[in-house]
Amino acid sequence: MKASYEQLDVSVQKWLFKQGWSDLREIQKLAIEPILSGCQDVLISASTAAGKTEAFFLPASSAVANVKDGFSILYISPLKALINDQYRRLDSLAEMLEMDVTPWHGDSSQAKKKKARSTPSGILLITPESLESLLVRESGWVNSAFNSLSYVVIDEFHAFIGTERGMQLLSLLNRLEHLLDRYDKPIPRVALSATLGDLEQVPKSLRPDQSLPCEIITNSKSTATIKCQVRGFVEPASQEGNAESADTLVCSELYQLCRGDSHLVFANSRNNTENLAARLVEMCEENIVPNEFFPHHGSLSKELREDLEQRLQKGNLPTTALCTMTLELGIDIGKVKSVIQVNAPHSVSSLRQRLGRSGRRGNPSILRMFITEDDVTIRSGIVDKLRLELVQSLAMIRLLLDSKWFEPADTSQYHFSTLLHQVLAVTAQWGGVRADQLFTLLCKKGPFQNVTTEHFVSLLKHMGNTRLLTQLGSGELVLGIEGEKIVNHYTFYAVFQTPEEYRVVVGAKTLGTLPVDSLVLPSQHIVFAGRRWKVLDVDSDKKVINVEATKGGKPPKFGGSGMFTHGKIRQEMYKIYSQGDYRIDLGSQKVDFADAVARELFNEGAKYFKEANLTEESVIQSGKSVCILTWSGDRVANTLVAILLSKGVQAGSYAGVVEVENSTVTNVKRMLKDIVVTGLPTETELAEMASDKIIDKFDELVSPEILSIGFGHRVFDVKKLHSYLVSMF
DNA sequence: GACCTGCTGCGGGGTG
Repeated sequence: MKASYEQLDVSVQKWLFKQGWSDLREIQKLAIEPILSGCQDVLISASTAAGKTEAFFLPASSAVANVKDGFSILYISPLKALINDQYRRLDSLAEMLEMDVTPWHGDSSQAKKKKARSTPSGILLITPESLESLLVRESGWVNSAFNSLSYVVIDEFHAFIGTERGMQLLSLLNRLEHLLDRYDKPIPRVALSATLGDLEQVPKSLRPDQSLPCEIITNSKSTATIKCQVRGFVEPASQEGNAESADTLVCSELYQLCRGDSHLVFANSRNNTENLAARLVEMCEENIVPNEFFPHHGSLSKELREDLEQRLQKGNLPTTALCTMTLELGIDIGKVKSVIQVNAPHSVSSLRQRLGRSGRRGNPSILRMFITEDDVTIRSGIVDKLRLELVQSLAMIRLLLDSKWFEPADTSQYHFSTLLHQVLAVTAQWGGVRADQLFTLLCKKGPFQNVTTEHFVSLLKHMGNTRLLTQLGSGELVLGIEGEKIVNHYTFYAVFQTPEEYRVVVGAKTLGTLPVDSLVLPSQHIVFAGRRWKVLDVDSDKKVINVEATKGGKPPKFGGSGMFTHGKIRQEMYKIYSQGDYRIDLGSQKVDFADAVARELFNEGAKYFKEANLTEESVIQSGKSVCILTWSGDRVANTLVAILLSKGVQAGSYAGVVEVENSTVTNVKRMLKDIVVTGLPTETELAEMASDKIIDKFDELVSPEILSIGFGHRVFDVKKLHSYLVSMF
């Protein structure tokens, strides 16, 4: 590590020596110069456990080693848990450099905050929400405490891109640069991230106005081998006979496959996760062996989650976690033997993250997918006959392994809800502000660059009418009565929406929280934390559900609204059907990654595709209904359904297939032609007809006009539908 | 037909 090593501060070199590191990793060497230069942004993109954090902190702490007054490095994390991790990890390096490190979030100690308030110095580790509260409430102090700020570093940057929280974060950073008067000498931003879909696009997401150049650093070698298999399961049409239900087969496979080593099983929903865990725990009990199966998801208490995380990280006991995306993120749990995905995943990018959790040193990453299809009967619809879930899974694996494609972040949205939040936050921070100043700060210089002056005027006027803002005689805007109420409540600082949650309690012990959007009644049975419980009573004032242990029971309904399947996946499915082959080309060979049942299921689906002539035809009769297969993303299907509904036609969509009830192919084709001839409505017009457009936290405060614009852009895609319809005729 | 994340200031009670 000659040359690069010597550019680091002597104390940092000492620290490296003390760690016994023989050499720096590739990305760590590559990051030294661009970070030391202090005049450019840097994107460090590498997989988990590749040493990204050190790649930033070694050169950055070198550069500020002699700065004592004020914070020099601002580290921003999406998770409190990650801040606590980093605080521990930075301990010895900071000690060597005699540098302060302050963890600052809702649960961190008041004493540490108090000390940092009086003598700000070194590294500040913070969440976007806590940074927001500092700007709104103590901007004067922020101005002096950050006066010598040299770096902003954002951990898990991929978790922010294209989200409400990401827009808030970018706005916060812009407001900070504005407050510190650093527009002509911007503070370098460093983003640490898992590998991202379209790296070239990321710098624009890191600094929308591109006032600093951005260097991209990735680890080039990815020689890890991957083993992958799709297993099919068939749910029998009737419970009679000897056929075992698919769930039973899935569970016994999991039991045999997982016992004795550590694995992660992703089952998409908390509900599924709980059900699988409950059955596997019971199987251990029946066989009188120690339990190795545990659930892990966001509704479980911190204690239960941490116990499991520690058990996985220690690695001395075989442990299988039945989990949701909580174990997809950066939490340090070490690598597992294999990853099993039960049912089709929701996106290729999350499949990729999950796969990255397996692959121990010197061993391949192993991914298995368990896909269940219903036995086809006379009553089966086209979705079953085509084996759509299985083929979607095959397509996703091909895209991931063969095309190396995964969904890019969507940066085209307006985010009006978060824009409204930022208008309130800036008004509170400044006390009074002119409309043109707000527009410049948030939209022209800030991250809301898709928003026009017309949108902004509509938003502000409505905020005035609803008393969120008040205009003074001077023209300045200040918070109105309603605005004060919102800003002064502690829930103001987060920009994302959360459902109401009940605590599930047994005796004196809290098992976790359950988001309640379906009724939970006394004596009802629920599955939670991998066990079955009977509800004793529900206290709606204290938001507590008291339960006792029991056998048997029906699972609770967990809430949530869906996301969209990308059009690229549907196109890959069409390709697979058309070719009648899903295998991956490897040189002159074709690699089959399906087991016998999955292969048989695929053949059934491909046969149906061929018989129905779906290569040529995309509108077909299915019983009394007509199905339209556009082989495009869910936005296109949504658009078509909305248009049909507006014409009084009964229509719906499932898995990208639009179904028109009680009709004929001739009829539907005539309707589709009519739609093209008379012209398609705009996305906004379609949105205006939708009854419920409230998705994000502050949507209900946004003016109806721009709410429709934002909703329409998010949910519909008229242009793609148009090109599909035109291609038909 | 899904998942995840975060926030204040203050008062009361317990512990060292």
